[in-house]
Amino acid sequence: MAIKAPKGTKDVLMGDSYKWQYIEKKWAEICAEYGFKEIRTPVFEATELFNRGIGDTTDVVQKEMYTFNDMGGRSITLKPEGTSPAVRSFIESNQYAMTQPTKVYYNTPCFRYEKPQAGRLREFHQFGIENFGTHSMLADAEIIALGYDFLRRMGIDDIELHISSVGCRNCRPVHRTALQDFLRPKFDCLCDTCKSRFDKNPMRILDCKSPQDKELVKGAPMMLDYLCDDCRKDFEELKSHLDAMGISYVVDPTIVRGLDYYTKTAFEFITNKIGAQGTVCGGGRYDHLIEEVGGPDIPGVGFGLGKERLLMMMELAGHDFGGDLKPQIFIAWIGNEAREYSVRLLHELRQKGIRAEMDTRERNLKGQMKYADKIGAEYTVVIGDDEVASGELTLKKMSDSSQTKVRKEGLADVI
RNA sequence: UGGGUCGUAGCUUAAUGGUAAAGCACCGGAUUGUGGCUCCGGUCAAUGCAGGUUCAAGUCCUGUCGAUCCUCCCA
Repeated sequence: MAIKAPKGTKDVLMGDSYKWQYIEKKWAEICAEYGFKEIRTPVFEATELFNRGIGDTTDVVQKEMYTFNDMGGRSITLKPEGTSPAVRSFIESNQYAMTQPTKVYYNTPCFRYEKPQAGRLREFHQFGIENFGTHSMLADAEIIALGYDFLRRMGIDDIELHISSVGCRNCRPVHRTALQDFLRPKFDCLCDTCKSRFDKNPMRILDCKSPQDKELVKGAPMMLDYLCDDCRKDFEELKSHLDAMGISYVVDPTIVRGLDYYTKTAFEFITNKIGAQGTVCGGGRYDHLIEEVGGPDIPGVGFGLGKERLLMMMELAGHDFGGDLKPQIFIAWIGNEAREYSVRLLHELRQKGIRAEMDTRERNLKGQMKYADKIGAEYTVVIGDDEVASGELTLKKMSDSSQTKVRKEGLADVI
């Protein structure tokens, strides 16, 4: 029996890897332009980090983490998201003692044990940025702007930015109580999942897909109407910053982050083009996460962006990824002497930085030419006894079959 | 956590319950040292796996595994 890749994982094959390289390069570029520096953190962390950071009542922590004990008896978890590890690193390296804010970006695999479907894998890949060290909405706006700009540069314009505020420690409990009071009389009519959400996360009920629940929820108190003065002021400021940059958005009170650490700003870039998993990029502010994980009382804001979903969008839009580089020259040979000569020539050209190729399957000449055509070689040269003796080579341009004579020594210059 | 769809050659797809086909790809030849186009030839499957119904199963039934999509959750 052949062994298959584990459920929910995907190989990036030769026909696609250049697309990944393309977006990774562009991602690093835009982050540098916006003043973010890369951090790389381990693929696994102490389980405790996520229990405390993401929140141990969340779905992610309760049923989606790849957790195991290592041979030293430590509980280890493959990172299910990028923010908590970035925060851990920020604290551990005492970065908060340096000039603030700290602006970082990352590019990392993440792991969640879920049922795979379109745009949802067990191992998926995220770009992300974080800004640690400021309460100002300028930071939130900057992060959203980077996401917006990046998506546009990747050729994606049919995507909506949804923004909201999930409030803070002061106003969220007030809204929560109001919402529960509103729903309590209708509790028995709610769907089963919403019943279970009533205590745990009543805000989620507002987002229920069930038609009956949608009806029941009409007129329910919305978080946005319960924001305290500070949160309201911040939300207004954020919108004004976005307006200033000409970034259009939809205020969407139903967007609710599934990770506990969010406060105030919550946003998603949403599409309906790539299946049910429409959130290509999502994030927000987390004013207490750093403290929660054992660091100082420093706020942060950031987002995660799904690379697989991004790629789906780009492919749909027919984005030009450039493609792999083709060989500049293919060296075909006839006879043993010419073979050694060709090996030498091949190596010399490569040492000069020329993309030179040669058949490694001992094909006959016709086969070698066919192969040269298949791999898209720009030029070919055939080495036989005559060429070995004279050093006079015939260079053939594959696109129009034109031929030019060239000395072996001058070959690199012609290509 | 539920639910839908689909598993035939390396790939894409055929086959009213009756001998498992074709195209692409790959290898060789026509054209002994020159690719693409054309023509000719060749290699490649016990139809995911296990049972069952039947004279006969790729086709019908049950189970199972895998893929995929939706619910859910999020990137």
